[in-house]
Amino acid sequence: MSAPKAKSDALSKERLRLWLRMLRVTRQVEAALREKLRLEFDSTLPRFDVMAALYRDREGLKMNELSKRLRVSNGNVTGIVDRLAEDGLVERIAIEGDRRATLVRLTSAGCDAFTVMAEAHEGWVDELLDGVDAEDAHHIGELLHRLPADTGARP
Amino acid sequence: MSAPKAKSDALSKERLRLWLRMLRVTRQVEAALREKLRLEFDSTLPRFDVMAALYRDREGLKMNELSKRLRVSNGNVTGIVDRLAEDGLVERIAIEGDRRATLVRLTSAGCDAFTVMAEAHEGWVDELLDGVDAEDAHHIGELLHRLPADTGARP
DNA sequence: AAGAAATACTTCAAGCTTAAAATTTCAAGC
DNA sequence: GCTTGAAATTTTAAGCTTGAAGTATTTCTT
Repeated sequence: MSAPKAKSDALSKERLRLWLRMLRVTRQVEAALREKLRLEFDSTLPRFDVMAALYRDREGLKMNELSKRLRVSNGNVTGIVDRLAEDGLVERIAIEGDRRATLVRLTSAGCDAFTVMAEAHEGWVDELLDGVDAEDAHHIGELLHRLPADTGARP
Repeated sequence: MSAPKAKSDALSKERLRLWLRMLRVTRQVEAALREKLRLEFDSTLPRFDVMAALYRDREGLKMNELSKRLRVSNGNVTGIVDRLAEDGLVERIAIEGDRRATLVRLTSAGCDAFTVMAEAHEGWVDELLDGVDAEDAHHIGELLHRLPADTGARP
């Protein structure tokens, strides 16, 4: 009961190393983006994520769909949408025939604000991933895509 | 003023796609690890990270060094260490000659608890990164290492 | 049509996170 | 010795996040 796995242990260690590096890089980039959003737009990453989802589905999403899209808890979205609504970037719209649900939609102010932020965001990511050429990007993407964690289920 | 970057725009988009995928994978793995830690050890990822840092420097770290090691704000570490100390997994030790600083160290209970969690953690990561062989792991690691965000400064 | 189960949300408690302000202590300069 | 500034931590306010509990409302069953 002391040498159960000989060969796979090295692989396991290698994977652990990879995971720690992925985590470090991701956190670093996330921190940089968060700071940028805060300083330049007085906003946050979660707000940006919600707005991005709503920008993609311009006609609006139910809270339900929104939290599924973002893979985040229901209660979480409630708070973020609350604050976005306070700022007039988003609006809640009653749904005909189902008084339980509400549709959330970008206001036109929210839409304008998002397009500006999105462009800046793309630029920041571009800078932060400097040194990764198209081929690398594609390659890493492919490798990541193989992970069980990347079930991109996007209904 | 409408076509400032022609070639680099495609690259920028490719990098954005890569970033979004990295983010998705990382969050997914993180969520899985968080849930495992909660269910099996009634603990959290931040607690695990702190304990891992303290396990590595068995003689202890100053709050200062701890937050630098984890790349996390000072105030943040305060709270996590508070809770770990309440549970007897960690202890604060006065430093001779500098009453401002305190050394934080794993208790022997904390050390024992960590070794158990760490082994489980490695196993979980191994499962979550299933499909990545040693070569892939090494390769992705290399590519990530090139990023500016991976300045692994580890003093 | 009444009751039960499923849906869509919100609220709540606890913990994580940051930036900024406040505390306490140490180190230098005068 | 005093003062000024730097250093180590903690506190605070605000927001993010989760899982679980609570509220309506709708839909299914019988």
